[in-house]
Amino acid sequence: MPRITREDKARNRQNIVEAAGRMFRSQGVDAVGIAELMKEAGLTHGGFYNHFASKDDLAVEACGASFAASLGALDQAVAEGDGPSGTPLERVVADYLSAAHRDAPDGGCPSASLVVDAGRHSDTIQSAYAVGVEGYLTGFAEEFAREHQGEITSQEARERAILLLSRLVGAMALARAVHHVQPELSDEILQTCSTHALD
Amino acid sequence: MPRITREDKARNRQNIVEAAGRMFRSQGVDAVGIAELMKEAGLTHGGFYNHFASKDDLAVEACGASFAASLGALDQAVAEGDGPSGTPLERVVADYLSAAHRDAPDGGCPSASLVVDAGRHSDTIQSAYAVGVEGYLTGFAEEFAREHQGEITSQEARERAILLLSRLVGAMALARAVHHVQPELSDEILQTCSTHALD
DNA sequence: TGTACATCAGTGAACGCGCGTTCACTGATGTAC
DNA sequence: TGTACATCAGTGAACGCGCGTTCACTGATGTAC
Repeated sequence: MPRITREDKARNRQNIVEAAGRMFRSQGVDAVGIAELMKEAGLTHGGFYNHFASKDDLAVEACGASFAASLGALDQAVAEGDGPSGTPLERVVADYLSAAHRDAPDGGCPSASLVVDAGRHSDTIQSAYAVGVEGYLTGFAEEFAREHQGEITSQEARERAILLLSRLVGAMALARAVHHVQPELSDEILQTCSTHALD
Repeated sequence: MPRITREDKARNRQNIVEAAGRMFRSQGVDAVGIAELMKEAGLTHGGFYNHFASKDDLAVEACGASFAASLGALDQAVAEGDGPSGTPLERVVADYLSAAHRDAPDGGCPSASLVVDAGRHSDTIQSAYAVGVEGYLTGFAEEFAREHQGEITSQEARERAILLLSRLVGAMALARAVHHVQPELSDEILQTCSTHALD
């Protein structure tokens, strides 16, 4: 079967990164093996090192790609501006603290799903995570500044961004942690925090 | 050397649970091996199954013990009442979102350090975690009710408890996740959230 | 209280297993002419 | 454009390693008399 065209190789690499992005977010970096991951990408495990120097290397790239996709969704919400379902930040909060987001971590915000993996792995992974978090904070702060133009300083906008991200991440992490054994508590956390996240 | 007195056996068991409580909180359940854990408790790995049916079994007990110790500290803060450094909840927030707590997860709040482990392990572990979280929520809600007696309903007190715990857990998890590569950002998160956690 | 013996906590080697990583091999692609 | 050959992505077996768990063994404790 091999050798493959350059386009196929690039597509395979992208498939690996995307599979890793999904699996790392839903199961954690350590819980996903190379073989399992390559199978998900439609390949066999041996070829992994034709694309990446190590699993750690892939985790850095997958973390970056997950944040890029997630930040893209934030930018889109901001670009759509105010609408019948509220301001961009109101819509972001509602989506973030939804049962759908809780139940599908593989496509969701890496700030929440990778928050512990970041602290427990290499500095390179932690750096990729920190860059993503900073991206979220910047995006939130810009939107706070826009929504309260003239009313708040850029410093206040950043503080609100930090408060908002902390609240979203904490509520989602807790909601996921208890969901399987206490679904009502999980829902209660999401609903309560959704109502007051922008206070 | 063996066999040992009943008191010694009980002491050994307690040492294992305490070592596990510390190590699981600082490194995660999966990252700590039985051998490493038993060594920390002053024993060799083979004897582990004289005390526990499985690693999972120990994790459940260690989770419960960690929450018990942590909730005891909360009860103590409440019992001390208002003081020069503020109300019990103000003191709890200041301690929770301190650099000292961030840098010593092994003795800190399991709500934050085990939040992802709970969602990724067995239902028995998740149940122990959920019970601990409910303990925090109850403790917070009771204190909110006391501090605002007559001003808020018990439902409002519970909502505030949920908001507070989510904020504490989210801020601490984020602060730990970026601490090693972005210490200033980590400090910024703690300070900002500490100031506004009770808003 | 003293003696004989069964119990069982601790030890450390060993088990099977899955992990990340390496390697020899294959054969279609990409390239030099 | 056609031919000859080097390249290298993919394959799957194999590597060493550490994991959770099991086991035969030891010998002081706990107990029956």
